[in-house]
Amino acid sequence: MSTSDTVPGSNEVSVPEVRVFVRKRKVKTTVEAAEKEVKEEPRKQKLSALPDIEEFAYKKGNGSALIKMVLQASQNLQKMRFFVDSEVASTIRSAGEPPLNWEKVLEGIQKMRSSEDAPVDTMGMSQSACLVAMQATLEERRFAVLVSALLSSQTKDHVTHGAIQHLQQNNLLTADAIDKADETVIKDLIYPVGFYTRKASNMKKIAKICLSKYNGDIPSSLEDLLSLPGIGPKMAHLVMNIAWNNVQGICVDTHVHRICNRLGWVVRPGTKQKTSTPEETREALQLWLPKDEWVPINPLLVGFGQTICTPLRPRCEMCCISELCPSAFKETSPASKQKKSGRNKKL
DNA sequence: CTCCAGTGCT
DNA sequence: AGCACAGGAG
Repeated sequence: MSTSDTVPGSNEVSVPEVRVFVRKRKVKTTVEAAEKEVKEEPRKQKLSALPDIEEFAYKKGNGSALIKMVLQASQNLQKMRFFVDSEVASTIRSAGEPPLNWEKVLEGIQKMRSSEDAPVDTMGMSQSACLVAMQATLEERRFAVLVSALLSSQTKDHVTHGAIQHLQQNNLLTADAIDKADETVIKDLIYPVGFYTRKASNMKKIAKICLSKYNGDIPSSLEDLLSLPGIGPKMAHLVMNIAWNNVQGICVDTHVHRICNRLGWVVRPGTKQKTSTPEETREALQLWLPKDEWVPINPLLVGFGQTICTPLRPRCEMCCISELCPSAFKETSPASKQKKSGRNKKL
């Protein structure tokens, strides 16, 4: 099962190290308590053997929650660092308490993102979509931001940009104009953004709502934005951020969702399990992440998720925070999941 | 072929 | 929880 012969994080650490596993029952309620315990009996802990550790590491879910501690340090125990897998992380820290080393993790990702030329393909709305509408009134600009958000889901940035340009060239970037325009015309102008038919229809509905309820402007509250057709949590927070400069919450897309879970940064409330939806992730993340990071966390993790921490086969070997990541080297094997045996081909 | 990514509808 | 939407990428 554990296919690789790599112990997570081992190849990144150059100094001599000792890996230690402590059973759940021995772990105190806090990291500090566990740390103290290890300090008091360092010799005993050193007896653990590497193969056993790897065995344990891959055996989650059978009740033996483990805390994996790597004593990385040369002379004294002062430089001891902890590596906690996500299951245990939720056991030993209550919801809302910042995860261990999150600042180091963030710094590491920032470093990778600056050196790596990630084609920050934000799949969200980049500045380009906003710039088009820059020479308009504030209200028009806000409306353009809303439309950009609507169009940008499931769509590459340059495609969204093109669609916005087409709309602008036809003076179709105001609620009034869109309300009067033919839906088919809008559809053709925004093609080929993802789901263009549905989006054209939603644009018409949104324009009508903006006219009738908001005087042609866009809603200024999260709740009202969410009530618009085609605007879900992700885009609603994005629009609040950009159009109103009002940070009501973190804009969580699947990259943020996936990476936060891999890092053990979020857990389902009341459980020790991963969050299962972006909304759960947003709520869990907002419990502890300082508000200064609420906006930058999205582009940071999106770029990271596109280049290194990819959905399939994450590039843990080139990730400089793999030693801090409880999921490092655990999803590298593509042949680890076989579920499709029932149907081969239907004729 | 499978996987992907927000929203909405069952 | 699963699917539709409309395609792109591997």
